[in-house]
Amino acid sequence: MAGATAPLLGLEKKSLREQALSALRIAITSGELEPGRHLVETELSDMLQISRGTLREALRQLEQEGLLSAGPRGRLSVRHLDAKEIRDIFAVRAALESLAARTLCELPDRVQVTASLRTAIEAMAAAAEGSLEERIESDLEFHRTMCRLTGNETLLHSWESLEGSIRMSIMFAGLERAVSNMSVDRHYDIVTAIESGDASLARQTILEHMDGAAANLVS
Amino acid sequence: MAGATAPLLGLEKKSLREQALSALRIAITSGELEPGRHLVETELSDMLQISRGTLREALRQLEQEGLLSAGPRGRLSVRHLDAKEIRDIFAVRAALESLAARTLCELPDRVQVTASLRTAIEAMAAAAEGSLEERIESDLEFHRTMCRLTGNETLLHSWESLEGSIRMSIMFAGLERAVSNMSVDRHYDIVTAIESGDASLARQTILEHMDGAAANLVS
DNA sequence: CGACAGTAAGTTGTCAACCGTCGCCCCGCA
DNA sequence: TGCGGGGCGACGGTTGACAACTTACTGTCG
Repeated sequence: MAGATAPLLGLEKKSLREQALSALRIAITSGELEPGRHLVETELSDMLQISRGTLREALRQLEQEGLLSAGPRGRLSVRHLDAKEIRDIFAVRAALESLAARTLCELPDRVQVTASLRTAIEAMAAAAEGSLEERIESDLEFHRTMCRLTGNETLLHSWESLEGSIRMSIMFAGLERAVSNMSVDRHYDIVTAIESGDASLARQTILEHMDGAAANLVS
Repeated sequence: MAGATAPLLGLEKKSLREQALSALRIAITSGELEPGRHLVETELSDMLQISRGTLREALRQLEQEGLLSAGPRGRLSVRHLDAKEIRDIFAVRAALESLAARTLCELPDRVQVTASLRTAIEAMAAAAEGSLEERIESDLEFHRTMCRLTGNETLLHSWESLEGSIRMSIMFAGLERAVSNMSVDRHYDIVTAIESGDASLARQTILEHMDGAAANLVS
């Protein structure tokens, strides 16, 4: 009893709810749980070896993140995205990230900021030879970092709420198509724009980046 | 609140969890639960007459909406906003709503859209003589409608996730200060900008509106 | 008188079992 | 063929319990 019960998925640090959250997020954004699939609470709680109550808390959160959609009578299923929704998600993402870029432009210590961002890009470059998953991961990390560096917690939080949907978009479109959005050069453009301190240039760069990305995914 | 058994004609549409959610949202944004106040699960579940499990689901959601902040070991308390956070919230809000305005500008059937918005403004004008709460309500309804009319569900959802924080900002700053942001004229400006179809004008109008609003709240 | 160990109370995380209800499917009966 | 039930799956919600951990209190001893 005191010893660990059956090995969950190798996660052993946070609350069970958060572990379940991660596990489900991964299962969904990796396609292990196909879009449209109906989720049965007892089935999942059994699978994850957690109680229904704990699971339900996690499910509620996933629902709010937009990974799950609620049908009649509370039946949850994995959300299915169509092309329009992907464009919509990327439009919101663009709005958030352009705010991030503009904010960073106005920061007094832009030097440190751009340094951090360059580090993130280097991580992307390093991952360029790695698996598709790694490339996607490092790309998202760059954009998340951009939001984090603004120091605007609300912005970061909003972006993270969208992250699940972004990942679903990527999965929906297919990983191959997604990686074509991860040119190192185009990300350097963003950083140089921020470095220049020209807010409207930075904004424009992001908008184009996202526009291209969305178009690429739903082409 | 005492939703005891009133089966006949029962239009009890929402689940207990959602009812609790509303009740708590109201309690917080009305100041009944002061910022910083530590919430005890058993106390609340007792107060709301729901079980701890159901309550916890609601709390998780409020936490994600930014109304509650988690302390060490999961202890929740009512979030406390400072001036910077309010500015940050309004910066994100501005980004979202300026996307909404730009989107509406590009819609083919702008006429219907602006008609709906004018109706919303009229509701504000009608509420101008009413209580402070009514004025705030109708103001938020206008902005929410703007997001809804874009047809971008993700945008609407992101805005609604922010709504709680917006309400807390208003409460924090004091209702009197908040109502000064609700000039009917300034809202007409937004609609006319959208009507003109000039996306960058619409964007600019929103940004100024929000900038002024935030400045007003934290002056 | 003050420090310290030990205990008691408070709170969250998690679980298991249970009930009532709703909707769906299938089956039997007319 | 069609309709009424019965059964079953699944969800919303509840109860009661227990472990782990904090915090506060208290009594004892130096």
